[in-house]
Amino acid sequence: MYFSLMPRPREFEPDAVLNVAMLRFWERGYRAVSVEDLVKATGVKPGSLYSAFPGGKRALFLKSLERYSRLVVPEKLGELEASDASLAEVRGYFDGLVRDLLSPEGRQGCLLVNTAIENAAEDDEAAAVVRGHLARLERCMTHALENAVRRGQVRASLDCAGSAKLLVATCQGLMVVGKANPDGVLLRAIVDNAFAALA
Amino acid sequence: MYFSLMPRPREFEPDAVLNVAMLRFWERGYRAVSVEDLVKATGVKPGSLYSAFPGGKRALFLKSLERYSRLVVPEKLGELEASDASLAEVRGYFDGLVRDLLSPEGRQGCLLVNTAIENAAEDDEAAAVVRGHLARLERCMTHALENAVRRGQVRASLDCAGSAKLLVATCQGLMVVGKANPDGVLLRAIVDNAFAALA
DNA sequence: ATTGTTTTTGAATGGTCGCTCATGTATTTT
DNA sequence: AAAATACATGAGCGACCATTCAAAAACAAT
Repeated sequence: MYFSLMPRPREFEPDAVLNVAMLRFWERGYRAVSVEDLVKATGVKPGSLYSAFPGGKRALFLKSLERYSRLVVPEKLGELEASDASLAEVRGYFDGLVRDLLSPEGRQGCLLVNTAIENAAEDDEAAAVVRGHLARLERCMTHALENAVRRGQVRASLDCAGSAKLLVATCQGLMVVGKANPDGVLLRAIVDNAFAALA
Repeated sequence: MYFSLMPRPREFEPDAVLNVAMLRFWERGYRAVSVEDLVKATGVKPGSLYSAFPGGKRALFLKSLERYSRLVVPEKLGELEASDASLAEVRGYFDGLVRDLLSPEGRQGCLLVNTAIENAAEDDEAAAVVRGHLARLERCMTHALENAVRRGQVRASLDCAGSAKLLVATCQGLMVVGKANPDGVLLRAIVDNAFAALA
């Protein structure tokens, strides 16, 4: 009996290519990034790209969204996803957001927010990833607020679930404002006022 | 002496063309709209389009932003820009926003929010229009909140300027959330919680 | 009717888009 | 060495992009 023969091995790392794609989509948006851009940025020729990522540009985009959710988002959330997170972690998340929006590298905002605006209306799969992200944010913020109530960090009468929904919307809004007007005084005022309502 | 001779008159209304362009950019975004789309939608041939709007597609886009600010925004703001506006008008604006996001025609969100995300980073002129819009929103919300304090509709200790900044961010966030997840229960919960903080 | 001026027309421009495919190459088995 | 397999290469596909332009047409004054 014959065993399958070993083919020529890949000369590039698909994950590295996907990472480049993610970064490009993140900073320029889906439509603004061409496959040729990716070919130039990775050195991987079109044929190899398409055989490594069946479905072409859009598949690469959807995989970029997933990669972003899996690698970038947890880093931004930090300890906010820990089961003992409370008010400090929520505040830390917002402060990190503001810091990012004011730094030269962070002005691209959030890939998932950008996707909500650019693609959600015309791409259900992309919209679903965004919805998943929003639900995840809401979930861990609700949990953190519940801990905060328990520890007396916020008023006991706080509607944790509702406040979490508002905080999620607030951080999306923060990113829209920050993208058009990266003004630290303004952004910090927004965050301060959002948290003043919780105490 | 000779007077200038009369040329052939225009057969289309530039404002009507601009209106079509605005609507397209609004619902699909700048990159997603091609000049050919506009030619088909208006019946105005490329040559005429380019001679009526020097600067081509981008000029048409910038003029669309201005038209949106001048015609659509005041309609959405309604009485919020009146000098005697107070809490009810702020609430009315948010309720209108939610109503729009839930209606089939309003799912496109706000052209200026979409522009903040899609174009602000790479187009300073577009970003400036967006910043102007945000400042306008903040100004009339601050004014309305001051009236609300005077009338005892909100607590006297309210930081009107700060709360207005937060409300502006909140309505941007509302549009991001609504675009990915047009869920009336969720959107209304966000608005309710935003206003609970003012009382 | 002729002339001067501006508009309309739509074919054509050169470029870029996402994507495919024939050909050559590297690797491991027989 | 030869065969089998998957990969790398990059020229090339048709479609579409924003934009231009030469020619024809419409108007008012002469």
